[in-house]
Amino acid sequence: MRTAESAVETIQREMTVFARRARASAGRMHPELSLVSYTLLGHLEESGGCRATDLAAHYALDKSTVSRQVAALERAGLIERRPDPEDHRVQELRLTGAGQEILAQVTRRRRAAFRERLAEWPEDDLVRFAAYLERYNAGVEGIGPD
Amino acid sequence: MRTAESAVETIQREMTVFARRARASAGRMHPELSLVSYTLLGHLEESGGCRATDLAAHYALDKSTVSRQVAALERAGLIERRPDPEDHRVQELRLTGAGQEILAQVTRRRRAAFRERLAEWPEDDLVRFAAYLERYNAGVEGIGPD
DNA sequence: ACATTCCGGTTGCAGAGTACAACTCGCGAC
DNA sequence: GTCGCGAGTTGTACTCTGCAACCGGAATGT
Repeated sequence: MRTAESAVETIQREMTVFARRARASAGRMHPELSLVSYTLLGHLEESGGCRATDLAAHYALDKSTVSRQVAALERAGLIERRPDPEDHRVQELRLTGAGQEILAQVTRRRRAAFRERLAEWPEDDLVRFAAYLERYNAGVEGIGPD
Repeated sequence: MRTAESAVETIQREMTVFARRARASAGRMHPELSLVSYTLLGHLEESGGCRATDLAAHYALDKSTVSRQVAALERAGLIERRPDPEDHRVQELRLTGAGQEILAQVTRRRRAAFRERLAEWPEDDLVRFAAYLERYNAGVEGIGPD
């Protein structure tokens, strides 16, 4: 099936291009929040608070990396840790008000960039594209596991 | 237009997830070739040889970064430089045989991962997804300029 | 023809992100 | 109580990256 083959090829290539660009443009678009910090904050917002280990597992990062990122975010006042009264080993991480603020602001900026980029797209295409991406990322493992 | 709004939202979110995952999975899938090295080699193959400055411009990297990457790739024997007889400032970069070899090998591995991930997709969807991605990346600037 | 400016590339420096390994401390099982 | 395990931190080292300063060749203007 020639068409499917080359479509897969194209998908691979274009996803790779996008991934390679993303970090640089994130740096330019919101220097105050790296791509990783942004996704960590985002995860905290979604989950409403979780442990550092959860973040590490979820993002396939070493726990030391997460520990340092978390320390930086705390230093910046964007998150806070509260020790778990049950188990003194764990600490729950939560967004602070400032963290929610920054996150919302960066999200707005990113959203604006995406919206502009997609401005000319017919609604049908947007919906389908979104569905494809969700479906792709929902795949368990492969090019980019969680 | 509610649907389009939320579609854009989803696209932003999913593209971000993908981008964040890409590095880690690239490292796991082919430790011998970072994502950037891979795309640089890929570009050299596509273009059939180009200058370091072209790479820098194309990938929005600083020329010093490219210079170092190129040096490393040359040290590894994957590319070679040949001074331009016309202009002694420039040097054309070309894949060596070993470079083509490695590139092909990594591409095979990546392709297999993508293919597996997309195995269940109907051909129509693959084709449309590929087209959307191309269209997205073709946009001049925005979330991830070239 | 010479000076100035431009351009491709390299190098020094600094900072972020990351992993691995060794460590501390608290929890739970035996 | 001791032992192993899990959460998190810290030391170390390496890569990637950008900025700024620089070198040398090319192009341009006077």
